[in-house]
Amino acid sequence: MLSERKERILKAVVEEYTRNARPVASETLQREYGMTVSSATIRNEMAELEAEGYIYQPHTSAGRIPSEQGYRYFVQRLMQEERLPRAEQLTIRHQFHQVALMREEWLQLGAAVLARVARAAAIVSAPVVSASRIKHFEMLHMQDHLGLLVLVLQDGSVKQQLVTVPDGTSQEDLSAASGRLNASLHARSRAEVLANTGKEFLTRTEQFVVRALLELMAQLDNRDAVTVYHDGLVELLDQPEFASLERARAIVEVLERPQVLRELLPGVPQGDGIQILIGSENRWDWMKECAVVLARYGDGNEVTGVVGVLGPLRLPYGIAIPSVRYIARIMTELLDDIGGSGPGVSPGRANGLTARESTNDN
Amino acid sequence: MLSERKERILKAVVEEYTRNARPVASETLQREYGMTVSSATIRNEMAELEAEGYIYQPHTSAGRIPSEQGYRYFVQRLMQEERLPRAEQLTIRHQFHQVALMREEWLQLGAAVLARVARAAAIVSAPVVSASRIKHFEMLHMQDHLGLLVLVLQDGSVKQQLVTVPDGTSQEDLSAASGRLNASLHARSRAEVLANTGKEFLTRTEQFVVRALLELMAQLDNRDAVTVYHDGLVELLDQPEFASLERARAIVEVLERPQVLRELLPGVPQGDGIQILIGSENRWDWMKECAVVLARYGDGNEVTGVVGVLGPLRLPYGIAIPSVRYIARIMTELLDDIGGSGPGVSPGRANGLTARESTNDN
DNA sequence: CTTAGCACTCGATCAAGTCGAGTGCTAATC
DNA sequence: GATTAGCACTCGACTTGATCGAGTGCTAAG
Repeated sequence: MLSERKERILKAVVEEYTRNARPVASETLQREYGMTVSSATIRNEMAELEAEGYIYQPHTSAGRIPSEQGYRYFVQRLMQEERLPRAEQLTIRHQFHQVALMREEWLQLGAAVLARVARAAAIVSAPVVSASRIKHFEMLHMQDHLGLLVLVLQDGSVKQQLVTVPDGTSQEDLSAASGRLNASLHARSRAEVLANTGKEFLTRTEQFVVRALLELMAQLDNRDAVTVYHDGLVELLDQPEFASLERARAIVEVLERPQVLRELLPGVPQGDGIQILIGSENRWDWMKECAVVLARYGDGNEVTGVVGVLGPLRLPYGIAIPSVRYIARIMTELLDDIGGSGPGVSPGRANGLTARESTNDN
Repeated sequence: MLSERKERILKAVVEEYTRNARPVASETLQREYGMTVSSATIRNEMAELEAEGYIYQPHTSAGRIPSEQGYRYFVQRLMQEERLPRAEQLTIRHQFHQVALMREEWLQLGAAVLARVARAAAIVSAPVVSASRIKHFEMLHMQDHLGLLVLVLQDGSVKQQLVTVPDGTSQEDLSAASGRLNASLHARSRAEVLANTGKEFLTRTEQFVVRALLELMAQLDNRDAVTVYHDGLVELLDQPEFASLERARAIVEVLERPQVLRELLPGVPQGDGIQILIGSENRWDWMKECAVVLARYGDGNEVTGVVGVLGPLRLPYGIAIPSVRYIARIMTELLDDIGGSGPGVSPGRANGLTARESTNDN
C-alpha cells in the first residue's frame, strides 16, 4: 500500500511511459502532471519507489520505467478506465450490425476493431460449443464416390465434410436416410447420437450417414481445431519495443501459427472477469515482455470464445481493458441472438443488437 | 542478346546475390563459379554489363547487384528450374491428401507449403466460380424471427446466411417451400434462378426463400469477397532487405488487408502460364522492390483461383517458379475431384489425387 | 584480347571527444 | 522532519577523425 503521493507519482510514470516509451524524468513529472512539489522531492520519492520495486532505471542517471510490479499496481488500484466515446461505441455497434448475419465476418471484425481502438494486436477465437447439438444435416451426392455432409448446429454454425460414399448409393437413398435420421437425431449431441443409434435398427445407408456424422462431430468437439482470428500486427510493429526485428520476428511467427494462440484460451476465466497477464505471468518466453488482456464472451458455459489484445508491457490498459470488455459484450449479444433458445421460447424483441436480456441454454 | 560469357557472368551474379544478398565481386565469381578467365577480365565484362543495364553498383568500388532488367533476363533465358526433389513432392502430396476433404484446410495448407519451399511469403486465393450453380439448399428456423439459409453449390462449397423470417412462418412452411424449390432450381445459376422464378406462381414463403437465395448468391458472384489466405511472413522478415522495419511494416500491413491482395488476382493470365512481376512491373509503390510469381489453378474458366509467392527482387526464381507451378497443379487436381461433372458422368477413378484426366464443365 | 599491378574509392568499424538529460547527495530553508 | 536549491557526476547519444580492407578502374605489358 503506497502513500497518496507515491501513488500519484507511480500513476504519472506509467501514463507517461505508456505514451512515450521513454524513461520518465522527475522534472517531466513536475512540469506535465501538476505536481506541487519540486523535482528533488519527486526524485526522493522515486528512489523509494524503486527500492520497493515499482519502477527502475534502465541505467544510472536515467529516468524511471515502470516494473511489472508497477504495472500491476497501476492496473489494480490506480488506473481509471476510459470509457469509449459514445460516438465510437455507436460506430462499432453499427459496423457489427452490418455483418451481424455473417459469422466469419464479425469474428474478423471483432479483431480488427479491437486492434484499432486498443492500439495493439487483437485476437478473437471462434466460439466453441461445449456439446454441439444437431439442428439439421444433409448428405449430398457430389460425383462418383464423393459425398458432402453438411451439418447445421443449433448455435447456427455450419460444418461440412467430404466423404466417400459406398458403391451404388444414390442421392435418393441418402436423402431418405438423412430424412429419417434428421427426425430422430434433432437436438442431439454427439454422445447422444452415439447412444441412440446403437440400439435401433438402421439400414446400411443410415449406418453410413451416422458414421460420417459422428466423425464430423468428433472434429468439432476437438479443441485443437478452434480457429483464431487476429489483426493489428502493424500496431505492434509501430511500437518501439518491437523495432528490434528480433522480437518482431517472434511475434509474427506466433501470430501466424494459431496453435500457440489456442493455448492461451483455456486459461481465461469464466464469467465477466477479465484476465490480465503482465510479463512474467505469461507462460512463454517470447511473451515475457508482453502483456495480454483477455475476456470470455458467450454464455461462458455452453458456448464461449475469447477476445483479447496482446501488446508490449506498456499497454494502454485504461483503454484496452474497457475495449476488450465492450467487444466481448457485443459478441455475446450477437451470439445470443443466434444460439440460445429455440423458436418461440424466448420473448420476441426488436433486433437483438439493441435490447438485451440474457437467454440461456437450449 | 548477350555473349555466352556475359551470360555466364550475369547468371553467376544473380545466383550469388540471391544467396547472399551482398554485392558480388569479380574475384568471388572467378573463385566460386569456375571462371577460366582472370578477375580483371570479369571486371571488364561486368563494366559492360553495367553499361547495358543488367547490373549496377550500389556505390563506386563495390561489387555488382542485378538490376530489374538483369533479373528479367535471368528468368527468361538463364535460369534453370530446379525440380522439387521427388521425396519432397511426395511429402507435399501426402499432406494435401490428408486434408483433401476439408477445403479451408487445403487452401491454408497450400499457402504454408508454398511459403516453406519457396522461402517467401505465399498467397492463395479461394477458388471463384464464375457462375455458381445450386446443388442444394435448406432454410432452417433458428429462433424468433431468425432463419438460416444454407446453400451448397455444385463445386462443393457451402455458404450460409442468417435471414429474418416473416411473422408466423413455421419450419414446416420453410421445409415445404425449400423442398419444392430445390426440385425446380437444381443446377441453376443466379441469373437462371432470377429468370425462372419470375414467371411461375410462388407462394409467399417460396417468394421469401427465393429472395434470400438471390441475395446470398449475389454475394458469391461479388469478386470483392474472395478470401485470400497467406503464410510465410516470417520468411520475409528473415530477409535482410526487410530488416529496415520501414519496409517490413508496409508488407505486414498489406498482407493483413486482403483488399490489396485481391487486386493482384485479376491480372493473372488464364491457362498454364505463370505471371512474374519484377519490381517496377508491379502496380503499387510498396511493391516496387518486390517480385511476385503467380499462377492460376482450377479449370481456368468456370472455377479458378490464384496461388503465388511474394518476396524480394532476389527471389530464388529457380525454386519459386516450379513450386508455384506444382502447387497450382495439385490444387487444380483437388478442385477437379469435387467440382466438375456430376455423379456418374465422368469415368470412375482410384482416388483423384493420383490418377488424372481433366473433367470439365458441368 | 587477356591480365598483372597498382592507385583509388568508399563503406564499415573503432576510439576519442562532446553534449545534455537526468540523477543523487549535501546543505540550507521552512 | 520534510522540502528544496545547487551542484557534481554518470552515462547514453551523437559527432568526428582515423584506419582498414574489399573491390574497383585503369594502365601497360604479354
